[in-house]
Amino acid sequence: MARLPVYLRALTTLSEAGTTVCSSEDLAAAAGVNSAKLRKDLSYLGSYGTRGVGYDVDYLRYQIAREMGATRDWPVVIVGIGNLGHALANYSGFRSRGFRVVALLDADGQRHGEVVAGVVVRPFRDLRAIVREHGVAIGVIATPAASAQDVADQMVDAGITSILNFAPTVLNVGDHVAVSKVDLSKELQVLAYHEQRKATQETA
Amino acid sequence: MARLPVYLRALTTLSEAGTTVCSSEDLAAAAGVNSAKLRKDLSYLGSYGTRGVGYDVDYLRYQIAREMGATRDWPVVIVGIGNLGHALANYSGFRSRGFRVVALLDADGQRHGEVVAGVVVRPFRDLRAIVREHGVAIGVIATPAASAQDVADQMVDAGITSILNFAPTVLNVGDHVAVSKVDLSKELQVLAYHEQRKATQETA
DNA sequence: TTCTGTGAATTGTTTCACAGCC
DNA sequence: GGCTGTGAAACAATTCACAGAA
Repeated sequence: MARLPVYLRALTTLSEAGTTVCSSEDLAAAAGVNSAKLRKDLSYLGSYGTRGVGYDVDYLRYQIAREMGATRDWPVVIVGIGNLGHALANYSGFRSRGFRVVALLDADGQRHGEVVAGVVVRPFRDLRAIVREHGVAIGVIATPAASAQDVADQMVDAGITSILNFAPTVLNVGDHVAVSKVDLSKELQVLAYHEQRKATQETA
Repeated sequence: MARLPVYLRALTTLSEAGTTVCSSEDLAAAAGVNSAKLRKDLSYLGSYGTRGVGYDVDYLRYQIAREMGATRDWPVVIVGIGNLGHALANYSGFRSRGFRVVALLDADGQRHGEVVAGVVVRPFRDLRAIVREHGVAIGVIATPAASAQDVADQMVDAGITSILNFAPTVLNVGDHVAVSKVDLSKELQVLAYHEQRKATQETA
């Protein structure tokens, strides 16, 4: 379920604030959802709350983390070390959530040897060896759109089964490969769409 | 509708490839959706296709762009010029989709005066003046979680009505303000979740 | 009494399937 | 004949509302 990460983050915030027990109402407010939805979501994982009391913050946090696979460490490779690749390599949210960047790859020889966030940039052709060595299952694509499909093909070929794509293209991969797409400007366009609607409605 | 930006991008790709007319099937494939869904989505905008023929690529592209407010220029401010702020300021996808970064703001005096992507970094307290001067309606938050709510409050106060939030917090704002949230690690966590499920199902 | 867990009702979205136009 | 536009059907998500445990 796509909301589990949100709940996990909300629980971490509550825990850091010293809260040990919370109601579905409290947690829902912290996560920005409706409390009934939260309870239904959590009920799919099992019965981790206590009626009349609420949820034990740390216990629930552990259960969600386990369900999500966040209790183990996931090695990740990032391909394409431009502006975005730099930002991703430096992004502390990955490390703190159990993702370890084991390699930065770029096809451009100019970048090889550069050290970003303590990791050296290596040639893209090393992909297969790195995947094998570290048992990498997840790859991140931060290249321009033109190279994204090729990178994806080679990732799949090297044995990667989950891809996070930041390039503005639809990737074609086999059914056994999971692809998530993050489009930095899409969200901005949706906001502009709403602004536009506001503007045209005022005029009407 | 959240899929319009995707259609717009697919149409641009088709147009650049020299395609002048396409069927709903073609466009759906390029956008990565089902053709019936695409037709239903487009029918909400009006009847821009021709039965038995298909859609005129450039004409449809213009109509979608108009509906989305992408035919005009949107001035945008980015607050928080860390790694992510740098990447966003340099991101060419904003400019090419009608967004113009009119100011980069940071509370940290160390960064003031630094030039990123041709724009100078200014103090956060200049926000109000900049919003007024350029008629900014959309703000981007790329600060740490701790300062995000404060930045959002001041944005709203300065007259901004749409916020794109990259900080890992739920923002509380009035109903008249639209907030979109992009969480870089959430998608990665969802992928890890799927990997986790694959792994546990194999064991079972 | 409080607050979870969950059937039932509601609301929204996606897909089907075909009438109607080119 | 081919393809759009769109009711109707199927499906999925959300919310309501309350029984039942602590």
